[in-house]
Amino acid sequence: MTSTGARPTTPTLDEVAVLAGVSRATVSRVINDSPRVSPSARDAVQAAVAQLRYVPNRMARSLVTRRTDTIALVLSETNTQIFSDPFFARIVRGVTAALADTDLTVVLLAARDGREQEKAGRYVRQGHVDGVILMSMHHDDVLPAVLADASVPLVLFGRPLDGGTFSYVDADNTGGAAMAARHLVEQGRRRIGTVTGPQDMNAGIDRFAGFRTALADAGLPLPAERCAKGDFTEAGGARATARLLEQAPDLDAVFVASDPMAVGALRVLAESGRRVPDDVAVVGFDDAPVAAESDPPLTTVAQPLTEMTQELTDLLRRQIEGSREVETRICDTHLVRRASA
Amino acid sequence: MTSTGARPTTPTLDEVAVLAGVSRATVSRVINDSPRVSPSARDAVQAAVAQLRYVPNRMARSLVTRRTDTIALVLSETNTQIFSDPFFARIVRGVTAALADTDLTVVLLAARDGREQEKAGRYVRQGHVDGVILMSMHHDDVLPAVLADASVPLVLFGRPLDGGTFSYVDADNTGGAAMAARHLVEQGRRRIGTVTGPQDMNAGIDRFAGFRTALADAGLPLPAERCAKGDFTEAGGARATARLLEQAPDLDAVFVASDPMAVGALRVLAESGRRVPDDVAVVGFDDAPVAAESDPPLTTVAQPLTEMTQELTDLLRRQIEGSREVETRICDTHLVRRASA
DNA sequence: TTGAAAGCGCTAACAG
DNA sequence: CTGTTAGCGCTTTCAA
Repeated sequence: MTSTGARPTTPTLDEVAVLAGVSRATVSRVINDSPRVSPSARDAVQAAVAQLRYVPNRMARSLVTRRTDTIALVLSETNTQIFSDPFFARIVRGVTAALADTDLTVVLLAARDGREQEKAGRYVRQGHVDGVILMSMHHDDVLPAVLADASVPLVLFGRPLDGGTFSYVDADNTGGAAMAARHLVEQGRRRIGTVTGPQDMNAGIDRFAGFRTALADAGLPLPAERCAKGDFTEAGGARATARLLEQAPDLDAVFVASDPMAVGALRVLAESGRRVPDDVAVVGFDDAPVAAESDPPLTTVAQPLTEMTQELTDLLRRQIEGSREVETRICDTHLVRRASA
Repeated sequence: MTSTGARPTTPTLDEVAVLAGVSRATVSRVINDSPRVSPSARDAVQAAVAQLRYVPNRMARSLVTRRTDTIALVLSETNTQIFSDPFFARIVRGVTAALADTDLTVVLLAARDGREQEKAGRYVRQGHVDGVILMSMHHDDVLPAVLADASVPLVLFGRPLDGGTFSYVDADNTGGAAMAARHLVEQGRRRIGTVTGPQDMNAGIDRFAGFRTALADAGLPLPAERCAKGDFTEAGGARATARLLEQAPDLDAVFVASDPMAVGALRVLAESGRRVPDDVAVVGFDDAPVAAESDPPLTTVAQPLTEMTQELTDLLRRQIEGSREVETRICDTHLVRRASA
């Protein structure tokens, strides 16, 4: 029991090889599940691995394979609020789930200001990851260009404002919003208003555009007082909704451009002593229980989270495999009618 | 302009050396800011680096230095809700901020179920990071043991239930809660209730214990109907508060054991037609604007976020430097009285 | 101050 | 099926 403070040196491939009585190459083959290994050799190696509690050194492996089996999910968002947004949490969950039974690991990189973005960019360019999924809603983000320039496989979540040069996955925001508008019209609503998202993000722009166009197609007016600008946050949604009720008390339906905003909107509507809209439509992921029961009744333009994150990882993996093509995926949304209270 | 599709091979140290007319060793010295380099050599190297847009290969470097200059912040939490909790977002921000002007990069690892925890553990043990900060509120988490066993430098955020074996940083939950209770007593409150945190987490246990003890010391009773158990979430806080008002309508003050719960609690209190407590105290980080203005007035047991995350990273770095000691830090809290409406 | 040389631990031809 | 042989790109003595 000579317990010197000697740091237990990590076992290497060679030590395993010696213990198993084979060559390093054979050990390597076993580690990498090569079929070209005899059962006996495999057993011997596995026993040695277990006994030594051997763990391969990824740095050494990556140095030669040029792969890290890791991808980065970069959250490039200045607004701290948004970082704790359930929206981001869902993407993270979707992506990790999509990669659950692969040998790829996802690491999250928070890049909230210029310095952090630079750090993240450096991290990626130094070869720590095989590819990047970037969530950035702002057009002035330099990360896409930097990464593309370093020829790091890259896929964006959400169509960039200056689309065309990057691969991305997005939901059909325009179509979904139009669908919601048509739904409200079909319910007999005529004085429909909206809580929009920020108009400097595609998600906000497209949802407003689809909504507006559908109303116009239905021959319904959309005066300015029936529009209130939100910022995709719950608090912003609440504020915008309050403003909306103030400006246009006669609304008979409202389209809320995002899920977190809807939480705030529903609260304000519920609290409101004033006459409230009979119908509300919301954009959100299909797994988001925006409101299990709500009054007024709620309809969701459901974005397929699983499908989107699956496409995201598929695209990225294809880029990693060597594809140089810019690919884009617009995922369909569908309407979900929630139970009315 | 012979633009073959040939992948632009990343420049290596040698190429820089050749272009600069020096040896690889000299380039390495320049890269690593060694003082033992002549100005002329340094200039030549830097020029070559710039021209080639050379970026060191971290795998190669790590293979020899045994360091990655990366630490992992592991979010080991089963509950998805909690992942988008502002609480976690704050820690992430604090830790990245504490490391902002270091050359350490933080990667986040989401470990929400057994499989992901295993993946995270593997990632860490394979040598991708120099150390780990673990946020895990559950005692059945195996990650601490696994990582410690692999002798990976590790610091926990929050005292573990089975404390003693791991280094950790925590706020003075007991003292803070007692302080809050005394404050309420000093304000003349006599029928004080509480919305507690979960009683299977130290944060919940300690806050309740500190509160209860302080009331007892003041000779005030704490009947069961003045206690409602929350789960640290906003929704849970709202539910617990509603229950509390039901059970003990005569409360004249309430102690809410966490910041997110307080948001829900305040909402319920505001909406409540019933008589509501005159005074509310809450536990939260000192940067959290729980409620800028509120009625009833609000007092916060402020936990020093910056100090805590700084201690966290300091401790971890010391572990990385080779310290084998288990160190713990309990950070003091202070009362912040918010403006009353 | 600089360069030559020896690896870090692993994978990947290439023989056998 | 298995072993031998080269490196991957970088840091780091050790001499010069």
